[in-house]
Amino acid sequence: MENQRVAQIFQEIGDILELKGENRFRYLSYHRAAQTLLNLSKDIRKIYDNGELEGIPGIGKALAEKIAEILNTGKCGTHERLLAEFDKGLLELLTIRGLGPKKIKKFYDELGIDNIGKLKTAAEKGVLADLERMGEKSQADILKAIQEHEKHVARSHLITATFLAEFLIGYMKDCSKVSRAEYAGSLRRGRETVGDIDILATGKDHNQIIRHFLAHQDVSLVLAQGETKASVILEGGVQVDLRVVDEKSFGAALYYFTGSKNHNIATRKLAIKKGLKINEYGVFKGEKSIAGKTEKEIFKVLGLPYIIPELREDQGEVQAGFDGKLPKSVELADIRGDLHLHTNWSDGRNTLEEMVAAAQKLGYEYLCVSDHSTSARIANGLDLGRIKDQIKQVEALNKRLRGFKVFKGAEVDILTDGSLDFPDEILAQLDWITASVHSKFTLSSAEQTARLIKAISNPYVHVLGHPTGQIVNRREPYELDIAAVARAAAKNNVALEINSNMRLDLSATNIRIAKEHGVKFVINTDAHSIDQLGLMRFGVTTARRGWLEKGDVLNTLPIEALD
DNA sequence: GCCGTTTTCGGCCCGACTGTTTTCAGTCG
Repeated sequence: MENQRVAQIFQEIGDILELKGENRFRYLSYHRAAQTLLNLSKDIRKIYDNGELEGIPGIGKALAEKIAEILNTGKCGTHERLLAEFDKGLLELLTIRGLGPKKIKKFYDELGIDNIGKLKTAAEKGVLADLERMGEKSQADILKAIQEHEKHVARSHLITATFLAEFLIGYMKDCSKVSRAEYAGSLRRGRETVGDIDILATGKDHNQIIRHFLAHQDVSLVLAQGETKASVILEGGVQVDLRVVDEKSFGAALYYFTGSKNHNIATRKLAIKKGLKINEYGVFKGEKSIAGKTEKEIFKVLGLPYIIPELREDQGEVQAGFDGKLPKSVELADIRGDLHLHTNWSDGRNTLEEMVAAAQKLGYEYLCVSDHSTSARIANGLDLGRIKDQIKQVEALNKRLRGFKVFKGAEVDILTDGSLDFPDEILAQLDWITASVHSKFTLSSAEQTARLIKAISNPYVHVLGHPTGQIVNRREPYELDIAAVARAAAKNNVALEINSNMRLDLSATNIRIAKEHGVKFVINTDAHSIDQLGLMRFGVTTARRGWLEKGDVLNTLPIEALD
């Protein structure tokens, strides 16, 4: 997909226009278009080939022409001209916290500063403080922000950020003045990585609540503190923003700070049309607040059904709400079993019996034991003798279990040529086969796609495990044609996995692409211990972000339907 | 640069905090 490349060019054009001090709405339209392209679930080239570029919200005649130019020539004249005028180092300066276009332009015009290195030298020499509307404090802050930037704190993984946020919410509730606290932002929307954690609190004494927050032992730097908000950086580098509001505004603030920004803009525009105004304190008709205590109230006065946070990405959810076409999103409670997990037969930490007991505790009706096949030597993959032994153990166990079933399965490696790592004789004895790639990540897109399609067309395969190989924040997906893989999966009745573990693979975007091709899904944890069975919620969140309903997900079905 | 259930022109989401000022510009979310 070339969406990313076009998005990057638009982002840079917008950045430079902003530096040049161009009309705000002009550069915002480039930024907005870049964001839209990144979230788009369709290949931009296909949309172009169908002549439908201007059907994308935020893309008009001028941007459509530029997209066509980029797709045809690989370049964009406007972009090239702007880059000749403004060095790329200036764009890098925009990534420094506290620096925006105005200050960067000032430093450039008056001191010739066009990259981070020169800025650092200037700050150390003390020449920044002499500029108009600058001072010692501003200069010191810039130096601090550059040092932070040098440490380069990566975005946090959804799973680790969620656990941290839940810990912080617990801490906030320890304060007797706090009556309610929740996290908002991209974390609440379930994005696979988040840049910071937004926390919202309400209670009697706002000052006391903010003091309690700032007193947390992990706070390493206070970025801002005021009457209603505070921002800190924790040991480890994660930024946390707290906002304190009145009880009567809690829903409005939760809605506002959950975003996404573009979703909020969409509903605000809607409000204006209805003669209303939305801000973080409520929905207002003139001076009068007509909603704000809960999110549900806000949607109601806008004439919309409740839209879950996972869908608030300005991806057509507002229109779908109007048209009554929002998905009935799959929920954690719909999940009846986990079909991909490991035991100590291969690289899991717990015994099969312990995994079964833990699954029963979660209220599941079944699980599938899916240890690694022979080729996964590093993961202690089972050879033919051991898989036969395991099959016998599962059969014996099933005789003892009441109201619960263990499916005999395996996570079988897809070999380089697309064949499977177990012979048909073994595959025929198993109930449920997950086929996965664990090697040769660097094949060309054509080779990888052909490899996966060959595996999918094997009649014994039920699911393609973690289809793109991505591990969020650790490994990029391998090259492949996801649409072609999805078509093959739909044709062969093979489901695609949504892996709830650190991989989060498929991604929400790929889920939407695959669903359009008629694919079914399974949401699995790939658990290697009993604790990890609890990661299911993150796969469900990802599925919800991919607009999936219960009916799209096979492990919402009862045992009989899978048997 | 985009867009239209008041508009093909004239709007475009809204408020908090900081540092430098003495009323506000810049940045952030």
